[in-house]
Amino acid sequence: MDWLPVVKARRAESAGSHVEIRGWVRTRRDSKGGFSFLEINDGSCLGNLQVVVPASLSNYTTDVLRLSVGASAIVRGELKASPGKGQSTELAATEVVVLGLADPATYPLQKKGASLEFLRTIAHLRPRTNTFGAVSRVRNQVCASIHAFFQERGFLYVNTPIITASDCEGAGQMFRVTTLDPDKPPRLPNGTIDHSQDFFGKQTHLTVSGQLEGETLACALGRIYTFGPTFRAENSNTTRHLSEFWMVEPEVAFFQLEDNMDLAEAFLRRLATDALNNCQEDIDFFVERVDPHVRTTLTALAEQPFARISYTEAVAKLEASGEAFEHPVKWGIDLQSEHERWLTEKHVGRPAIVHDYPKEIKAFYMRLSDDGRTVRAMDVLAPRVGEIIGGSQREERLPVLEERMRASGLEPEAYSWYLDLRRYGTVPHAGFGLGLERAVQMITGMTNIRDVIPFPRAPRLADF
RNA sequence: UCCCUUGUAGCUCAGCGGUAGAGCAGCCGGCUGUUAACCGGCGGGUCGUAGGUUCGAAUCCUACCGGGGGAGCCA
Repeated sequence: MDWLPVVKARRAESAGSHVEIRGWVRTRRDSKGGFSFLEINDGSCLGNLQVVVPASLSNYTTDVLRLSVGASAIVRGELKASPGKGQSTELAATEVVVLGLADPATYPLQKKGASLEFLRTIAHLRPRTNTFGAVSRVRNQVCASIHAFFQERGFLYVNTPIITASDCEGAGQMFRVTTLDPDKPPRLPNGTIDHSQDFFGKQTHLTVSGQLEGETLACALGRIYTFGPTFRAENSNTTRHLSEFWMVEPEVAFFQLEDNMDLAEAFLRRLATDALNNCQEDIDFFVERVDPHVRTTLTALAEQPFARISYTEAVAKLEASGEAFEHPVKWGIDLQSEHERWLTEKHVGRPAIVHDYPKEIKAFYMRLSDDGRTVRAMDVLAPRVGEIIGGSQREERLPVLEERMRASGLEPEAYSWYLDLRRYGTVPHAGFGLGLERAVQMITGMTNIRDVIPFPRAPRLADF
């Protein structure tokens, strides 16, 4: 007798086979007509398998009638075409083995929906809900698509370090990594902490980006991508920030900004297309329960070209919009959330790539344009989610890069290995970073980023 | 970190100055090829915590703690 996942057992063509199902009870409905209905879910799909259990089973009263939401069981029997509505097959049980009961008086999940806020407090049981199951399957699809997309294009998957000694990677606050005793760290004569006695003999942190290391690999292997955990110690309390998140960072030698934009657009389009094709049932669920526009948005993402607009044009459009923005628009300012939202949601109504930003508001490594005022940066803005990709063509000219570092208050000496890439065989290159969780938000319509990762890490939040 | 908002039964919420409520869940009974099943009954709360105002506080005020939303930072 084959152990069949529910996703296969639910297909009409499986009717007639004798199978075994292993999973968790979602509901039980008793009929005095001499049987009970169980719905079993095993995570293989959103839908449950309806099991018809006859009261004639020897353990019907002792075991089956004690099954409640959350209990685990193995059921064997014959799959039949279902006469009822809502499913094409059902399992006529000949044997039910209870593995673990779930006391309904204390089990926190029930048939009726719980709020996302409450589910966050029970992150260990949250995967058993429809919503989180659907999110998990879509997240898995997105990860699979990421690898497929880059592998098909000849990109090498490379791994950059999680613990880094780069003192300042330029992207905000970092988490310190140390084995020193915080109560009595070794000190130098002048009273400051002696980091030479720390585990790595120097100060180290969790990475905020694999980009700089990624560039070294791209400047040898051509096209690479990293995909791993990333850490930001910013005190951000929003629906789109995490302290620990997953980031995809492709980096390509001989690419210019236009190539980079083409890549980013094809990449996001692929994520949308694969989700639409391979997660239909889950997307249906999001349309019904989370955001009725999810499918429309995804289809537009998959089919329509993104709008491309330079920062300078964007500012002109914003100034001419007649909107009363809380933060006034002026060339040189960083675009605020309200501006990005107006651009994507009202002005173009789809994802937009804003490119060529003023150098003052962007990082030192972005390539300076001939105008001397802007750098070859790009942000991909998605409706609702905001910035989903940030990237640039990198500054490959040594003197220009050194000058930009000094202007940013950085010591070029501290980045000697990074500068070596420009010193020896420099090439133009470009890359970007995609926040995995933001991509999953965009695809599922989930509004809070803490609901698209199993165990969210955020300020004051490191439970489980 | 700032602004707004919120904390009442296991869950979702109502009550907003006069003796704590509903739906769901749970327990008991009934009914049923059911599918967020249905019908009847029962149990269940130091109203986030600590102060204050008042004859009287879940309700008004203050502080603290937790949740949510928005802003900044960014992916």
